[in-house]
Amino acid sequence: METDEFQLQRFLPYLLNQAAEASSLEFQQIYKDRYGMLRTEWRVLFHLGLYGRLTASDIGQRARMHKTKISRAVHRLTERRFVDRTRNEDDRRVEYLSLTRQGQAAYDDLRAVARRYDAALMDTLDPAEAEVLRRALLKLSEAGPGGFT
Amino acid sequence: METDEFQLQRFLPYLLNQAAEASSLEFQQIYKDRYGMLRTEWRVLFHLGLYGRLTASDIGQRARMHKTKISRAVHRLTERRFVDRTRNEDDRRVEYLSLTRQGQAAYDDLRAVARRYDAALMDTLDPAEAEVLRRALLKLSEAGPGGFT
DNA sequence: CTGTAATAGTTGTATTTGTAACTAACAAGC
DNA sequence: GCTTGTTAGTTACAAATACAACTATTACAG
Repeated sequence: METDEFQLQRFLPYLLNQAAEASSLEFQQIYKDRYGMLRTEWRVLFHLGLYGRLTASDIGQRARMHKTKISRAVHRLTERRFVDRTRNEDDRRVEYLSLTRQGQAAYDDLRAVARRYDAALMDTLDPAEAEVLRRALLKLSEAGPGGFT
Repeated sequence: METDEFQLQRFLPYLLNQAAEASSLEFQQIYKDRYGMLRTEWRVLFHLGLYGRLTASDIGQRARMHKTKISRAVHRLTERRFVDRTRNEDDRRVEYLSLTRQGQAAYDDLRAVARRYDAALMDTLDPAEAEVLRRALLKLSEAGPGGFT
């Protein structure tokens, strides 16, 4: 009788992936249906909505997203007139990104949905549990396991 | 001064995705480097290792994975002689999957890594926090937000 | 039986993503 | 000035994924 048997449903990376997937599904459906956005695009939109004018690499750092993902997301968001790009004339390598009026409207709408969505998710947990959860997730996001490998 | 401002780093689906991604990265590297496996393949391997002989749709239900993902994962695992398929002669639609000796060895190895990896992750949290985290993640995995949309 | 529906699993095709290589602009040493 | 290196962002091509359509087999109604 092995007592310390491995359990998949206690393995944190697995659990996190399952929970992330399950809890993203319906929200994903909303930004996809309403604005034809992908996850990367939704993230870029939210970063611009929250922090205002940013460069692509600013977003990359904040969202821990690879620059090619951002490049493509920005490309599509620009095509659809959610985002404006303006080159910095002091350093012509960098481009400032910001929301157009339409992008701002989409952001406002989706932010409201996100608030309600988050509240609904939190309702499945009790409040103390929810706060602990958020703190733990923040810690885990910062880094992988300390000095593994 | 808006006090209930939306915060991305408090939005659960976002937090969960960030934490899941960060905490999967190093482990992913290991099964990829050692056995050339993808995430889907690792999952199938673990399900077979844990529960013994299963059909593809058993795995689909347990892991909440689409059948095409499983089909392809099984195909690759079979090619590389990690998994054996045997047709059920009573119902020739279904095929039983099980680990080969080699598959079992890989599973044993990776399970040991997973245990250590999980322990290292847990070390970044305090024990009470860790238990609450797991319970909360389990709840969130079961369903999305209650009756949203 | 026979036709219709259901189930297990596979394959085709269009999207999406990852990785590396690339262009363009600036910086710094000499 | 010129090389060499660095940074911002894009593009090309190979993998991986999603979704729908498919084959094969069983179930079941009449």
